[in-house]
Parts: sequence; C-alpha cells; structure tokens
Amino acid sequence: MGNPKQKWTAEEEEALRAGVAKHGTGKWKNIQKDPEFNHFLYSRSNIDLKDKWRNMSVSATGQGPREKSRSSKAKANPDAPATPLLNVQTSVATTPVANDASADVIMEDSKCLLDGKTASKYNVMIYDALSTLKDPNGSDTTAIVSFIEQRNEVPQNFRRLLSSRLRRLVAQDKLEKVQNCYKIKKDVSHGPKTVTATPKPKDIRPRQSQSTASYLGDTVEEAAVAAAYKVAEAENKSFVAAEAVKEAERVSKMAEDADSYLQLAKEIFEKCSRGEVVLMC
DNA sequence: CTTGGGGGTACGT
DNA sequence: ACGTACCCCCAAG
Repeated sequence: MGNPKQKWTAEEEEALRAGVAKHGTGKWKNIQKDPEFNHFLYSRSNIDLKDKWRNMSVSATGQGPREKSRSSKAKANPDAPATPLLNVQTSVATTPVANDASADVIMEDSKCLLDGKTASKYNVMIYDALSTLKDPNGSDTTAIVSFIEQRNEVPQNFRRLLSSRLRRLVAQDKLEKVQNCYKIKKDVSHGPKTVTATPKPKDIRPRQSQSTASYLGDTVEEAAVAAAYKVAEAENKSFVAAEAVKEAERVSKMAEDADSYLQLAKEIFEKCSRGEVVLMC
C-alpha cells in the first residue's frame, strides 16, 4: 500500500519497445534479462514489462486518447500491439449489436481468449445497453451504468469496472468513444489503406506497412470492396442474430467467412505491392 | 517458472 | 468526479 509509484521514463519505454521488436511480445523475461535493455529495465520485473506494454497498446490502439501529458514521445504509430492482433482488419467482424459471449469469440479468436465469464458478461451487458439505448451520439458511462443496474445485479464498484471494460473495448476497436460517450462501432470503412492484416498468430516483429495502397490497381480495389461488402453483409446478419441471442454460433461462422475474404484481399494486396500481376476471375 | 488477464489504487486533470 | 498509469494477485500453460 505504500508504493511510491515509479513512472516509466522515456528510456524505459524505448527499451521495452526495442526489446519487443527484438524478442517479440510475450518474452518479457528475455527482454528483461537482455543485457542491452537490462541497463534500463533492471528495476522492472517481467510482469512490469507486460503491464506497461499492455498500457502502451491500449493507448496506441485507442486512436485519440485524451492524453497529452503522457510523455512527449507520442510516436505517430508505435506499431500494432501484438495483443489485439486482429484489430487491424478494418474492424471486420465487429458485431453491431448485442449478442453475448460469441462476440468475444469472434474478435479474440487468435489467442487472447477471455475467460468467458466475468469479462464477457460485462461485455454482453454493455452491448445490450448500447444497442438498446441506441443513442446516435453514444451513451456516457452514467447512462450505461444506470441501464445495467436496472437489469442486473452489480457490485458496488461496478462503475469503475465498467470504465475499465469500456476502455478495453474501445482499444479493441469494438466500441467507439466520442467525447465521454461510447457507442458500438459499426462503421465499416473499407478504405484500402488500412489493409494491414497479420496472418501469423504469433509474429516476431510487428510489421509497419504504411499506406502504400495509394497506387493500387483496380483489382485490389475490387477485392477490398468485395470483402467489405461481405463484411457488411455479415454484420447485417449478426444484427438479425442478435434478436435471437442464442444463435450466436451462426454469427461466429459468418465472421469466419468474412475473415477468409479479408485474408484473400490481403494476399492480393501484398502481391500487388510487390508488383505482381493478379488476375481475378 | 513465466505469461496473461483481472482488479485495485494512487495520480493527474 | 472522472479517466489514466502503475502495481499486485491469481490462474493457466
């Protein structure tokens, strides 16, 4: 209880970032032991590294966190955090409305599987609240809390729990935050410049493909549009599925299909980036 | 033993 | 009062 609370310095952050680039995410012990980084990280445990990376990922993913005081080193794009690996896929399978835990299964497929208990339960409540309130400007925390309180039994500190969870959902691209209001993100921007999907479940270095898509051919455009259309279609269907929450498994399958299309589009995109000719049937 | 996720608390605005 | 950053605890691999 009596912890001075040691703020992370820019050097430490840089060392951590470099360490992740070298060893990959998850190898916190290796990074901490590495003589090069140990110089900066000797006072941090591997757990600290993990926690810090989590925070950095959240800040990086949530585009436009209201933070300005958090060190001036705010790089334009500190790479895709490895935890939410699939968040790059133009918010593919973002389910627009309430549909229980399956929403998590869809989004967290790769390796960040939740316990499926507490967290998903809260997620369900949140989705339920947002989809019911249907506020075009989004609902603020208070509104969400009151809504959930009316329909569920919540602990005393629920507001804080909810706050954390909302932040996490925003970071995972599931929710959108405007001002202090949250709303379900269903805006499928099929802009070709965000097509940076990471195929491997565990990659060593986060790739940083810039928006090289500016000079893309029509083929890729079409592929992207087709994929986006498929995604939109899947979304629409998940809306219907939401009315019968029990049938969430179907939604999951459709999301997989949409993901396949995204993968296809990505392959084509990469081929085009290398100058190869891609024929479309 | 290491990692990942949940949760608590101090801090800043 | 609210949101954020740091830290601790516990479960799973």
